[in-house]
Amino acid sequence: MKSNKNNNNKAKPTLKYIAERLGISKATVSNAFNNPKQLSAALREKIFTECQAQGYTGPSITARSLRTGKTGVIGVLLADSLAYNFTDPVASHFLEGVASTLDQQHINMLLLPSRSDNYQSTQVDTIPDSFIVYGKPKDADVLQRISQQGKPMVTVDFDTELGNSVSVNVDNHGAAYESAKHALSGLNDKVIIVGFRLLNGCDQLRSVDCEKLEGYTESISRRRFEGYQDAIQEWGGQFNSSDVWQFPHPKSQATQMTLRGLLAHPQKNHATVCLCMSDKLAIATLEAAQSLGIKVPEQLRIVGFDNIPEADTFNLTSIHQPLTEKGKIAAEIALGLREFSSIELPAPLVIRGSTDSTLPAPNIEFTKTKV
Amino acid sequence: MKSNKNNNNKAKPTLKYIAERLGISKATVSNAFNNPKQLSAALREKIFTECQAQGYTGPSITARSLRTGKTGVIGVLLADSLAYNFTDPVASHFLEGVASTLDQQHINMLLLPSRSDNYQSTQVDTIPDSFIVYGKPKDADVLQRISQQGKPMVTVDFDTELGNSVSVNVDNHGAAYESAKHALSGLNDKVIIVGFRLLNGCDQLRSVDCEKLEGYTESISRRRFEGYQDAIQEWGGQFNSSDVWQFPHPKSQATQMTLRGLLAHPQKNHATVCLCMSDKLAIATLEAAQSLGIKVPEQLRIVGFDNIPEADTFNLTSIHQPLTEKGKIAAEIALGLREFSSIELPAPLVIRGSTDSTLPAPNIEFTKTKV
DNA sequence: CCGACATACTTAACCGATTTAGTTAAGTTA
DNA sequence: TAACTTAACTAAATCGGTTAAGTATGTCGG
Repeated sequence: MKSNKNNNNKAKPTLKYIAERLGISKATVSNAFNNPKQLSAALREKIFTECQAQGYTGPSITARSLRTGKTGVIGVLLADSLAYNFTDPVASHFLEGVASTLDQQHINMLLLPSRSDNYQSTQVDTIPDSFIVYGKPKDADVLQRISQQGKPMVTVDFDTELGNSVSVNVDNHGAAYESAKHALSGLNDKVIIVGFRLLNGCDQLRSVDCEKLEGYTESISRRRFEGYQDAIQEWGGQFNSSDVWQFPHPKSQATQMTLRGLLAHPQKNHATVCLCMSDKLAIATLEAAQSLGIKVPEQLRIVGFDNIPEADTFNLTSIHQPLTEKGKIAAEIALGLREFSSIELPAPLVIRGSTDSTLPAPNIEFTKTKV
Repeated sequence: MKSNKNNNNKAKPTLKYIAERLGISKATVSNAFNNPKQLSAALREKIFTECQAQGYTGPSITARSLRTGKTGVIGVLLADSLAYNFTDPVASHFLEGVASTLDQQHINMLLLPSRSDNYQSTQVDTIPDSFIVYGKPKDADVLQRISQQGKPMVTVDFDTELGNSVSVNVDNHGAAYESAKHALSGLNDKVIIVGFRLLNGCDQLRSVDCEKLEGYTESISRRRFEGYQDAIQEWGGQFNSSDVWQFPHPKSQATQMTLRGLLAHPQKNHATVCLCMSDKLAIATLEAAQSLGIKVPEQLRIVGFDNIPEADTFNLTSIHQPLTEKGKIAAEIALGLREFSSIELPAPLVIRGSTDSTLPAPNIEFTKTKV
């Protein structure tokens, strides 16, 4: 039972073996698989029949890769763990888009979650023919290494100066600006900003001094923040630098309690605006508001970002990101199916009840009756 | 911007190139990476320095694979989607065990979720050197195809007659028997069985006629069921064939309502036993019981299976499966680090408050105060 | 001083395909 | 019929490594 060799003593069939059995050249067998037009239909049929009979399942992937210099694999570099990317709706819709394009092209996807890699395992990132980098990696070296390989790289949601790379973005700045302008219009009270990962290398629940922009990450959060900021400046209302917060986990108890603390203020019946950098955060904010009995949108307007399905369910004003399309486009660029140049997708504002009292009111059904 | 060729005109360095620059043979450079003992430390150092200088990151994976016939990749065939395996605690603990062994050995993991593959994409399953098959695939052909490649295969939670494969199991039958025996002791009333995937090719919420065993899947569910059945027969109490149910989704509303319906009976103050094939189902059952005001364990004894962390949290009697260890062992066998023979791990019963009133009572904190 | 034996490298065959530059036979055109 | 085209297939170089077998050099006990 210990043997892990082939049971039958017959060696694993190769293209050469098939060719010999049929008394033809290797090239023709190869063409049967890759260039059907190069040989007669009859012979091709005969070759396939023989392959079937000999249990030959097609050209060896490694041998082909060595010869062609292509592996048929695309690397998708993730900014977080695998688990996160499968759980988070924003990430998973993006990946779904990527996957759909790859499926069509019979390209395989190698998921590379970010972690501290040593020299050895670094080798896996030499496999792909091209890369999609979804979100700016904390470890900047990894981009450097990939770039050195000279393979095409498509960065999503951020830009880099590295060679041979282009980016796919939505207009984070403009969209944030529009959403803030909309939410602030007609009011003159306080606004708070609820974000994530604003600071470089510090992913803790805390308020962020918005004056020190240089400490901010060069990422979507930064761009969204600046969009909000521009709108706030035009508006001219009350806003102080301590009213920007970052939350590492939108669903944690700490986040919820902090949000309640921040919202306790509008009890004084002042209208207030909360600009959230993701729908998940917006939902948490809505939950906090409801638990305090604050009426949305009358006493508090909330806008989200991403327009995930729950934004519609809960009647939340948000910015629509074409997530699946973003994934498709990124894959198409990486595969050379589309021009290799950066692209910025539109991200329209979707107005719902959380900012407009003429629309159905936002509501989270509390799961008291949870079954 | 359209070029996706290497920016610098210098070709990508190869092992041969490094050797030539240093005026030594390819074999020596190769040995520097793979057989350090074959050359002097000084030369090895010199080689690495040159590699660094030329931007050579090590031997090409494809070329090495072609020559050695090994890819350094292990295939993990999943019975469900990727998302499921990352979410479900049982599956993710198992995978964690697999991953930890692979990390140590610098082996990469290729996750192969089950889906209907056509001839083209089938090719990816020719990459791995060996396979771990976690749970019986619905599509039996895939096992056939892998087996034909003559590569070692380790099946987990089920057995197969196919060549060159061994299995890793826990004693599902024995463990189920023990848990049932324990739960039934001293009682003489009704017992129900709450399971999953009992029927072949029919994964719907329904009661299952336990007399037609031939329609059952040849899997853990079947073995657990037979263990329960043996204990029930020895016990001799009331049990009729309509009291076996299968639930596709432990957390769905339909599951919860059905469970409530099944439990409505003990309102008559008869003690009853519920044998659940997973902790998730046991938790759902406990939830149903609490919502009906049924006292556990006084009026209803519940046993689970798997001993996931929540079983401890909620004081649920369960069967401990060494999940992470199972993963490690499966990987060790597949990699040849351990004897290539089938193994059955112990799965001891862990008695807690859901069957023993002298222990802390089981309780699910309702998330009314959910924040 | 000789053979035995490491030590440190080198040679060359080989892994299983792809692909460029042909060759051959049959068909077409003027 | 000579000259040219096309269809159908072949020969051989090549991709970038690994490894068994072999060679040269030095070391050392007797």
